[in-house]
Amino acid sequence: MQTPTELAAAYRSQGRKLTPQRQLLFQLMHGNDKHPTAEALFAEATAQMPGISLRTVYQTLNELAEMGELQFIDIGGGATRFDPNLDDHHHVVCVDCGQIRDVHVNGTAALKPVGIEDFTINEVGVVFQGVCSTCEKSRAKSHKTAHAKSPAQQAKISK
Amino acid sequence: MQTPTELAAAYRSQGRKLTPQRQLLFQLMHGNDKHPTAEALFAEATAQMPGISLRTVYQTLNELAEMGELQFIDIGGGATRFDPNLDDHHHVVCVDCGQIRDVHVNGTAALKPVGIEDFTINEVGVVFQGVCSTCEKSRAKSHKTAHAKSPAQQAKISK
DNA sequence: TTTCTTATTCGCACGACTTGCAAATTAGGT
DNA sequence: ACCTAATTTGCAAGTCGTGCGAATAAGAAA
Repeated sequence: MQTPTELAAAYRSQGRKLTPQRQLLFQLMHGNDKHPTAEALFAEATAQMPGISLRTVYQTLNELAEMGELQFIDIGGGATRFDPNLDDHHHVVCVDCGQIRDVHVNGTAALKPVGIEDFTINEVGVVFQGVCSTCEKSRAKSHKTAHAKSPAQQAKISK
Repeated sequence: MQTPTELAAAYRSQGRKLTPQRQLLFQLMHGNDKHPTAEALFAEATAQMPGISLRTVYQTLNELAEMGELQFIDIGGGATRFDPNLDDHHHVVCVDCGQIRDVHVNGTAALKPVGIEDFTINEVGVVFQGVCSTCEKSRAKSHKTAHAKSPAQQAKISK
């Protein structure tokens, strides 16, 4: 995703208006590598701009996606997450706490799908599932005690 | 996923009961490579067993997933899809009609994520996005006319 | 076969997430 | 300062999936 300033220019050049709500969201998303859900972003936005609507957050996120400024990530489990990172990258998911990490992957060019000559492939996405070190430790300490997880980050993979 | 007969045995050995609803769903899912949604499966089931509940379909699908007999596929865009194929495989999605095809991929072992030493990776999933030959043709004929798409198969990727 | 216990089914209400809509508001050009 | 189209909002509504309780049926036991 471009910088808030660049986006401002892009918006105007497309006849879109530059509202304070949009500017705030540009700031919150720029360089954000947390892969937030719309609700999470709404919470952050509300802290700085009480009264902003969740509807507006969804709308702006959709606009940015249409403009190719960010991607939607759906790894199954509730809400869609948003990723402003436009570099060639993939994702690693902790099946325990649900966190998603951006990761560069070597070897993707060598992937060879077999038997789909009738498809014109445009993109390839790779998702690694595993357990992060923090959750690994929690597991070691107690195999029975549920460790704290924020609802928003709760893993819902393979329910 | 195992055969309906094998599943029957597995169910009994686990103290689960073998109901006609479950048996029907075993049949409908066995060898099914359509990656149906729960609703789609419910429709098929209803044709052969009027009165079967959507709730039961969801429940049975969840059971089978818990037993490791099938996987959930979430490629973003509405409903979760179910995959009884337990072989090592990945998926190809037509961004136009939404169909999902199973595909074997060579080279996955050589994938090297960089910078996630703090993760213990357990699984890798690869998703190719492209356009199938059928949709490619539709596009060639008319760039403006929307071609027919069943709601259930409608692509909802990157809304 | 009849009985009994417990798993299942079913339907409805509810929860999470997202979008449609219409009225009120505002950005940005004239 | 004015105008007009774009935006923001709040609420209703839609989709997908689950919790719950009552009614039902599977499978073991007698």
